[in-house]
Amino acid sequence: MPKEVLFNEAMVLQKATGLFWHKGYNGTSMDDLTKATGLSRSSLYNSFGDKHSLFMRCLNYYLSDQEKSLMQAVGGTASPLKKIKIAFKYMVDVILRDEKRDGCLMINTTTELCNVDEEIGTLVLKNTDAMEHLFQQWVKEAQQQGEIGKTFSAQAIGKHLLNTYSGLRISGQAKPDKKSLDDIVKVALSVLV
Amino acid sequence: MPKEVLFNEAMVLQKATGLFWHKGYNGTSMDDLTKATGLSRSSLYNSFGDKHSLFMRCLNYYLSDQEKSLMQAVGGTASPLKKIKIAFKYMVDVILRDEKRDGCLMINTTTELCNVDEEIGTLVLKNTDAMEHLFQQWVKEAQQQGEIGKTFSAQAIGKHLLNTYSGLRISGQAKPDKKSLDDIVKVALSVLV
DNA sequence: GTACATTTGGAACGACTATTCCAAACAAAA
DNA sequence: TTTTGTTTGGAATAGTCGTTCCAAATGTAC
Repeated sequence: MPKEVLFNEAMVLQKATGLFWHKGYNGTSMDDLTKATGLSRSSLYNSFGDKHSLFMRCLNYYLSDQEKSLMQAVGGTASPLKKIKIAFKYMVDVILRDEKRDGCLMINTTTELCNVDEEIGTLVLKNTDAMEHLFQQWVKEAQQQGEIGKTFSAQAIGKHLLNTYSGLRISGQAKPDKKSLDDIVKVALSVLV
Repeated sequence: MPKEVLFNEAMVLQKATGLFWHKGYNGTSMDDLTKATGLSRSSLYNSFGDKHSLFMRCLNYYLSDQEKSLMQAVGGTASPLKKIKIAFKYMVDVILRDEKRDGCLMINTTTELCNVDEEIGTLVLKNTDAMEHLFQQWVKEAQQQGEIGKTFSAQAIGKHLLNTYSGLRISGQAKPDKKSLDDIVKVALSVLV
């Protein structure tokens, strides 16, 4: 029987993700990754393939982690409108807690690699659609329950909400100021009437 | 007297900017830059300093160019509200014309370097403030002329508009779809009543 | 304890990185 | 035409890049 793997895979992914998040894909070297994870080159290659494969694993790790957190944040309420409001409050909180100003790994990856890496491009698209769908679902339910009007379609409002979220990550990275972000959310969500 | 410089500086900056724009700062090598500009290593270093200095020059070149284009787009009207609407129509056009999906160099730079490069960080902040101020000025004038209401402050609406623009660049990079972008603009600008 | 299958550390690889250096090319002034 | 000061191309530098390789270490089954 083979020797067992000594490291905790989730731990390694967490460390690697943190590094890619902070320095970007091109800004992170395999040497950085060995130092951060504590694994040797061979272990890293043996367990996760090359740099690109490891990065893909990290992206998926990040996404499932983010989704889990968001769902937990909005889990307390049944009202779809409240879910939306809580989600944005939560996002602003997350942004303001991001002291290193690393932003959102998904958005960072979009701007860095979307146009030069097809595999990344499709992952980005898939995630965008998923996020859009999530918002649209909430809006649809809120409209059905009469919490918000039907002046605009759930599709359009959902896209606007995702767009506002993406904007918040950029705005927060450029200038992490609570009042600014709160203002943005206040105005952007004022369409939900 | 010295030998004269043979190349056109603006042309070199344009080529270099295009490369940084497409591949990012860390993704672009000095070798790439010599090939794209046609200059030799020594000429590049002699005329623009090191890679970082050249990049800063490119960023400023890009910004002044973008500002010029935007101002030209909105130059046709005197109404501040129309200026805002035209600006967003123009932005959507620009995004849809961006076939390579390179996005906005300023936003790409924000996500790539803002958190690891102080000099970039201050430039990003400066530009953010300038853009914010531009939108706020238009909103303020529109409010004074009664084109839009005073439910929200010009500051808040201006921030929201800039945030929407940043979001559009991300949304457009992830999924460059005219209907989606139009929907976003329609909903986001519906707060201007 | 021995055989086996896998992981591990570390050396080694060639390619590429940003940058420097120098001699040759060159245009204008003397 | 000679001098002068700068630009130019290309070689050279030292370092880092992602990746591969191999011998040693190690845990399990017999």
